[in-house]
Amino acid sequence: MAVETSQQEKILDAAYHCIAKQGYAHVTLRQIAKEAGVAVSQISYHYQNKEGLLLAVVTRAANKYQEYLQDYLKPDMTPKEKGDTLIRLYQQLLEEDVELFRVLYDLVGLSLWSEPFRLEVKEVFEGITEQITTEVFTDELMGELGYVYSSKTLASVFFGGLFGIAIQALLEQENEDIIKSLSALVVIFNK
Amino acid sequence: MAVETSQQEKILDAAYHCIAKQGYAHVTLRQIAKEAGVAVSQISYHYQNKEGLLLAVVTRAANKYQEYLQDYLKPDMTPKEKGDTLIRLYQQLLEEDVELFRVLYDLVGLSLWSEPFRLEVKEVFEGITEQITTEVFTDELMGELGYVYSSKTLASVFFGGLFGIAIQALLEQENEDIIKSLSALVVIFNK
DNA sequence: CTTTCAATCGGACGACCGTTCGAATCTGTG
DNA sequence: CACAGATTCGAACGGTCGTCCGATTGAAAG
Repeated sequence: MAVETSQQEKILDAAYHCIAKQGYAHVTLRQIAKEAGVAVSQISYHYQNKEGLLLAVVTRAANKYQEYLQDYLKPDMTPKEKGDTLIRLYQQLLEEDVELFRVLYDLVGLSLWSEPFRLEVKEVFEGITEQITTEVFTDELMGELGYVYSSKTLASVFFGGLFGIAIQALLEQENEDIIKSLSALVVIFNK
Repeated sequence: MAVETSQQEKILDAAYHCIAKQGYAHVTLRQIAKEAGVAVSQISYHYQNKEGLLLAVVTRAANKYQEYLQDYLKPDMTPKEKGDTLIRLYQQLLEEDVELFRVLYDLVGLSLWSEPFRLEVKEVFEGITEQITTEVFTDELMGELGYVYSSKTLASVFFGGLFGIAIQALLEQENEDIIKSLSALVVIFNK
């Protein structure tokens, strides 16, 4: 009982997985079309051109990230619990869905050289830090910790730590130690 | 009084700057050759092929990074001073030599898809965290802080924070706030 | 001066890229 | 059924890529 999936969706799926396998730089439209089981010209038809398709992949990756967040972060959690949960989410993703990280890193890299992508990715990142700012580093927690830094600053540091450590994990074959070291990020809200 | 520069060196310089401008994915050997003022075939002659040239660029970027470290980190500094200095170094690089960051990020991205590059970049990263481990999170400082985490773990977190925040700064046009937020990383060794 | 070998060059080759286009097919409406 | 518009396809196009090769130059050794 195959779910009816539009050809447009199949192409997007295929593009996502091809990028996860080879990176945007080495992916060709022919590979994507082959993986999706459609003609190459269908990509142009549905997404204008290669850039249009890749931009759609950015949105898809961002959505997937958001879905994970909604699954993990529950409204009734305390700020510290949310911080802990974010750390655990990254640890789990690094073990079970490393594809997502590779795609994210790759698309951030693409955004360094292409303005349309930069704007899109920048917005995604700002959304993430915004969420961390308001949900983790709340006024209440900030008062408790007594930092001289703003909640926005701490959110950037926290997210930067998550991302930076994740990159180190991506580079290692045996990355269990590095994945565990993500836990040490709690030092930020356990002053 | 032009310094005598070998053609091999000129090619490497050109490759570095071309990557800083466009990323490895969009750089062609013809552009590099033109920028270096040599024939395209010279690249194959001196570096076998494109991969060989890019691997040499990795080494070059790593060396440049090491030079910065040697300029900034003095042996008579205390561990905390070295940590502070690292933060200041990153802040200064983000303002004055953003090229280096772009090249580093790009080559790390390349290493996600190519095993030879992964091994090379992995070694560079391990060297960095190793240095932070032994020079910043010394036994003395670790005793003073009383963390439950190992010095290696804290070094990974610290470096991850530096790198992750730097990436956020790369994505922003107006990145002064994010560059400043690097300073907040001192919370790790100001328990 | 001749020989030798490394360095350098320009051109050419085959492969592959993203895109385009006309024809064929499907789908739903009158 | 007939027709129109949206989909889908395969083939082809122009362009660019990395690589390779023969010829030329330069410098050092005999």
